[in-house]
Amino acid sequence: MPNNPVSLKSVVAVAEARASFADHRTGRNCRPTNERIAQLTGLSVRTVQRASTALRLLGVATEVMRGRQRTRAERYASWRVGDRGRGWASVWALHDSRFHRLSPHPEGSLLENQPSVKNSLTTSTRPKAGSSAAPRRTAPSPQALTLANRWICDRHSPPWARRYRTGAPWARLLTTVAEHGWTPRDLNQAITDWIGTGHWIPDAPHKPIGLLGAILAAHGNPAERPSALEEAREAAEFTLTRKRIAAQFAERDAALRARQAARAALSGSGRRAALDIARQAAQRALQRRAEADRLAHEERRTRVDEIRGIPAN
DNA sequence: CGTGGTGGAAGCACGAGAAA
DNA sequence: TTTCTCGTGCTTCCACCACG
Repeated sequence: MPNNPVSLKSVVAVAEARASFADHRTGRNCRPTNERIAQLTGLSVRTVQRASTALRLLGVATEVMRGRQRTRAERYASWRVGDRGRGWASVWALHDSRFHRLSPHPEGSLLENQPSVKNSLTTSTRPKAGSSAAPRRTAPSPQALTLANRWICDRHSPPWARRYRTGAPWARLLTTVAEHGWTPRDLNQAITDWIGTGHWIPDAPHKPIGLLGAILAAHGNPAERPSALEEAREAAEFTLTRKRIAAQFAERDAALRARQAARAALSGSGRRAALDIARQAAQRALQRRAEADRLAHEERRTRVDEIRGIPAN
């Protein structure tokens, strides 16, 4: 800030004062007036303005909304809720310093992987074992490496899990939990539990591996996987669902078999015999009814002839 | 080098006084 | 009586200067 210097002490004082007004978890909704901050810090309003500018330029604070005079409608609305202020102070959001790394060029960088200008690419002498050379580190276990690589690729993992391009830096830390069969879900559940117990995790932790180590240490026994209960509940629910579906299939098969049996019975010998008997009975009933009708007709005719005096044949 | 003060500017609303 | 102009209040930012 040329021609507008401000001391680190003042910047820190203003940052602390602003932080006391912001939401602790998100850093948002920081809206004190410059005069209020000046009262808290004992600095002048002008110095508070300079320090706020420094915070903005450092990338740790963003002025979300400039302070301004309220419009008449806004003032009426404010009066209804008991706020008689005439203006609105600026709204700030406090956050971490973000380092935005550019994505690699799809064709590859021209500045990387340059051929060495040295004539000889290997050293002529090799330090003997036991000398002052650094000891060789043991390679991380394949389990831990697999867990680390899966974790940094998991879409539920926090952004800082992708701080490093591979999971190798994380592997040594995850050796113990990998031996106990932890999954990326377990790691993320441990992080969620950590936040849920009142801890705060910055967007870009200074030492993410150390932070994860602290989270794992706080979790305690690595044999107790954080998501084991949840997975057991899901497995039980899955089993119940499969049983229910199997019962539905069995019920459907039974209904199918019953329908096929009923259809088969329609063309059976018993049904044919019964139908023949019924048909013969119906014919006999028909013949009896026709005979009865004929007799009744004969009787009526005889009676009519008697009344008319016609002698019977 | 760091702090504090001064003056100017922007944008909006309100109130008082002058003008139509 | 209505409309217009001007000063004031309130918040912010910025440049410049004096002082320890």
